[in-house]
Amino acid sequence: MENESEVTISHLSGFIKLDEERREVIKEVEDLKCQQNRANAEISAAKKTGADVKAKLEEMKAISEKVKVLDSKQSEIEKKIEEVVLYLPNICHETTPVGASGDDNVEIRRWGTPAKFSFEPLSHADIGVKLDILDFDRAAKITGARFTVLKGDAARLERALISFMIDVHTGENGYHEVLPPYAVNRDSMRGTGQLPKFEEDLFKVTPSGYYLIPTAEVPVTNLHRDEMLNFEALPVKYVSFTPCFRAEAGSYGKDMKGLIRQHQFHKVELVKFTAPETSYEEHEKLVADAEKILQKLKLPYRVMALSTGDIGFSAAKCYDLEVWLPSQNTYREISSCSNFEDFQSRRAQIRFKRNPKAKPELAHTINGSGLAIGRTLIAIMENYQNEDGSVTVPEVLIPYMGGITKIGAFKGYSPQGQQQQAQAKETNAKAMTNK
RNA sequence: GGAGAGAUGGCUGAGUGGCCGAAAGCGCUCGACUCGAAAUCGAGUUUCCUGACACAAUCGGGAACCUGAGUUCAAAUCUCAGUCUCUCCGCCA
Repeated sequence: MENESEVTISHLSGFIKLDEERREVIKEVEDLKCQQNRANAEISAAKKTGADVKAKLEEMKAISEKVKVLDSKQSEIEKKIEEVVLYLPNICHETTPVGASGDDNVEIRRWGTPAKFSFEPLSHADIGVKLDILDFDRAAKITGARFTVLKGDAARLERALISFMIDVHTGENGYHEVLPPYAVNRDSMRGTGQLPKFEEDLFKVTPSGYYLIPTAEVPVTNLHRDEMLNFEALPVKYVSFTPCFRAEAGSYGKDMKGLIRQHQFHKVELVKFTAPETSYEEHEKLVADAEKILQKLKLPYRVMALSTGDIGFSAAKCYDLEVWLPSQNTYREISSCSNFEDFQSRRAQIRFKRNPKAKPELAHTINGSGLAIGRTLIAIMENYQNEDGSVTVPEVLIPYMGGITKIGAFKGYSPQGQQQQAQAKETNAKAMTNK
């Protein structure tokens, strides 16, 4: 944190100097261009009368040279300014708690009570392997670490969650569904703030140079990049299901087991474009919309306000929803809901006019997970697990699961009997501890 | 993958070196007419940067006709490169 703020301060002092330089150059070059424009009128008038313009042309040639030099000087300065500006984080809202790290996040509220188990609850990874519905080994074989194959009822539950969440947000919460491309260009990544600073977190696709989206926020927010929104239409509300791809650079060793931290996961995302005066109200509503999913699934959670030390680069204010995970005996992030104010809008030029004659204003953008699918799957597996190793299907999902009420073992082909292997491993482990 | 056509304001679309921020039409805003509306008539209608000003209003200057570079005293217009769109052929979920 300290290093980061030092960098920022040195950036800022340089920025002021650059800004002054830029204005000076502009004044100089525009005076010359003004002369050029006047001369243009003279020359074209003189040509009609047949007057001699040789001397004038010579004079203008010299000015033209000067203009060229100054023009390139100006664009050089502007490039430097852009570099500084693009690396500056957003300014936090006054209600964002001040702190140094995630330890300073403030709990806002809790919902639900964690269930007490009459047995030792397993982790979702253990449950998944036992039922042979989460296949980590084969995912590692076909791709690598941090990928997972979902099988049988896990795959179906994943699908059920996607449909369920979208249905709630479109049907009850008034969002409009969009399904965007999963790869975007550089301009889009810059618009929402992933680039240029977080290049190493992204998967880049060759040869196009496109980037795989780390969240639907990127394509959906950029839907209205360089656009003038209709004031009457605000707030514009979208819900979007997409896969998300994250390189997870610098997170080696963290959450290696299970589905918590993956290179590829699914997410249903909520995105809003609002007028500045209503953005905080709309932010609260968006959080409530995301919470509703957890409530319908009857999963205990808490709402955390992220401190200035933990909040993301682009956000002014951010709430995390954290769901209860029995195996970890703690709450883990399942949704992140941020108000970016005009940070993204400024980069992406997302504007609106209050009336046809009014000046354009920057919109505010807000988004949040509603929810991360993989982590919801985890929470269901862990919170709804039974002693016999099965998992009860939450009531609201039963229609989406073809009427089944319990998730059981994968009944498909499994040549090496992963389930048996897992059991063998477990008995061995027990035998070892008994000795 | 091969061949061709194109990219101009909110939209349609003219413009092939200066008099073009850009014709015309549509749309939109305001006004007249009308009891009201339609029709008609009149006026207006892009954005960004910069300067003057305490701010706003306003006024001055500059820039922008897909993007970038070049030719030229001067580029929407000419040259080169790129991006995107469309049509035809091939291939394909």
